[in-house]
Amino acid sequence: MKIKLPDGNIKEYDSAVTPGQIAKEISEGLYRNAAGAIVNNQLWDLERPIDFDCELRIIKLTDPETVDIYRHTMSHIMAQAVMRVYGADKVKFGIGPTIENGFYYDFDIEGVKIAEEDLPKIEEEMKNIIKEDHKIERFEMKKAEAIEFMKQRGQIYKIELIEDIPDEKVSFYKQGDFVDLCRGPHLPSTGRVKYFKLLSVSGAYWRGNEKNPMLQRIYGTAFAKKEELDEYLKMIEEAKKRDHRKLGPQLELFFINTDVAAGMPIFLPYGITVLNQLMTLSRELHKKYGYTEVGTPLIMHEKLWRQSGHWDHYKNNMYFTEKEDVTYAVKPMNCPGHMLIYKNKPVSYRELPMRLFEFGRVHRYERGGVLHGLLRVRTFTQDDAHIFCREDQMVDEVSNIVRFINELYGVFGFSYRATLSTMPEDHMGEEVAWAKATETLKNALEKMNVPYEIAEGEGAFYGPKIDFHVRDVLGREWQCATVQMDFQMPERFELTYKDSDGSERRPVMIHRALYGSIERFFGILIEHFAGAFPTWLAPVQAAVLPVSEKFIDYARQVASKLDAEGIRVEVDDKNETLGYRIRENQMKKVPYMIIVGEKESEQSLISVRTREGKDIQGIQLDQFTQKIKSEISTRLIKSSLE
RNA sequence: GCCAACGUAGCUCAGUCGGCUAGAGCGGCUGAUUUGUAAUCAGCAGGUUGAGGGUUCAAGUCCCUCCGUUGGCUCCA
Repeated sequence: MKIKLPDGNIKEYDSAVTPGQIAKEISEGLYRNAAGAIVNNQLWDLERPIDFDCELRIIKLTDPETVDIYRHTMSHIMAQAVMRVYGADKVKFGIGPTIENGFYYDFDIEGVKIAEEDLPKIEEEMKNIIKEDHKIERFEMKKAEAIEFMKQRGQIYKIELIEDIPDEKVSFYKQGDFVDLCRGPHLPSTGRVKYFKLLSVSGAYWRGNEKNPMLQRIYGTAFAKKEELDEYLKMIEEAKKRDHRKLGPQLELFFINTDVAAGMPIFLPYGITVLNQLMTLSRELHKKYGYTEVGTPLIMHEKLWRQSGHWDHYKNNMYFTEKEDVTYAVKPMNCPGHMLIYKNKPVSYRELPMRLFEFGRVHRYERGGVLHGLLRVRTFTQDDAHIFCREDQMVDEVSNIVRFINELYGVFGFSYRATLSTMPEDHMGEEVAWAKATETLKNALEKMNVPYEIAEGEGAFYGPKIDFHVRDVLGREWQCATVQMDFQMPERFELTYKDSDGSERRPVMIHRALYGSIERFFGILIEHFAGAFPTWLAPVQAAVLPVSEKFIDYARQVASKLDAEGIRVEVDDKNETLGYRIRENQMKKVPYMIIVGEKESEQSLISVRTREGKDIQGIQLDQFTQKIKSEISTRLIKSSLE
């Protein structure tokens, strides 16, 4: 058989050969560093024989492709350690896959509850296993044998997994006293990767189903290099420091009274200032992209929600209120309200596309355990719009939305990743219509040169959708914008328009939100900027600090001039030293501090200290005003005085 | 909702084996100081130890129930 190497060389063999042997033939050095191979685009064990023609590439521990291999091996090492610590007869193993940034393993341990304090001793045992450097060997078994094998060991979850595998044979990996059902591949031995850390413990249902028993999950991470691990741990620390739940109350943006309004943030003056800026930007752009703003009631008669289908499909997440024997629903979505607006008068094809936009405050009941600061709440404001159009306008409409998103996210310096979700098993409407709508979304994405991934079967029950995930400064992703085709609403509400030939036709409806939830987007921004908002968003844009009491009058004059120019300014004339007040405003992350004392007041000048610590002495107030005004109106992210 | 950990002053935290009147720093208030680029000094106030129940001569500490928070599971903006 022939094996083609990346440099184009072809090696011929009479009998099965392992990537390890091939590596050795090329050079000892390569063999020493080899961690696995890629065989016909598939990850492969270093010591697993190949007996077919293929293309082969040896990969080293530090190659990006190897990440999943060594993390997976690390999850086995952890499982082995847990087995040793708690006893082989007590531990039943669930699954132990790699995930983004790490791995986990689920265990069912008889009579033991693992706490975070137990992690160090598991880590110790893992270090032992690494030091012992066990060879990791792959072997196969027929399914029936494998089930018997696991039965003897009392591994009930593994038996269930084996039963679900369609192949006749299943593969196992053995390292010392530990054997696990596993697809692999793995490193050649346990001593090959050293840099890891166990991060947290949590509960997780077997196979993610809450009817199944709950297993104990341990999360961990591993890297090929120490620096990479350190960097990742530092990133976690940094994320903790930026946590909007900490910064929000600290910067007086919002707080949550969990006693009377869990999941319903209360916004303070500074927080509302930021939200208003976000809404102003949104309104500007909605106007530019041809939307009309509307407003619909917070509570409406139950019959509207029966007609829309929410009663059947969404009732568990809705709040209700009652008066004089009539039940009203607090809106969880804005679509039914917009339906009423569309139906308010007959629509001509000339009026399409009709783009209705609303800052719609919605309430959705979420279970207590999922609430999380501003990111997961029970009430929020959507920048919601519904576009009604003819079928032939759909590609243009979706393209228009993509342009809108590019401009909106560009303001914050966010890049994004798009996913196209297709028809789920449980869906409404005909498959032909689904295929057509999905095709439309694809065309629009391709027309706009937006790369995307397909999420098979992840669409809403009423239509396919595109989700946009923004990537923040720490590389974390947040799902924000969503564009959904809806086949159900126009049917349920019998929407029509009069076409050019006089016939009544049904419009297509697109549902979309760009920030998603304004409050949630705010939360993301707090973490993205670590509370140091760009000047246009900052609650206080400039603080004027008189050097001493004598210069308070001059400070007030300066402030009132800035205020007259529309700049959000505060005078800090607190009876404290200048150093103290600088520190305080620095911690409030005010972009500019204006310091005025004897020099400045005598010559009608100001001195400016930027948030970045830059100090500019004795400049004209007008000069500063012009700079900051243009920085604000162009919504610059970086200070223009840097 | 489920699993685990946690809940002490506005914030961050201490409080030993159950044992005197629950402490500190920051913040707040009052006064002194009049300050030139990241914390001036002094004094004062501030607590139903998340709520309720139990064990005990005695509970912040031990037990039970509830509420909430955090990390996950499920769902999603």
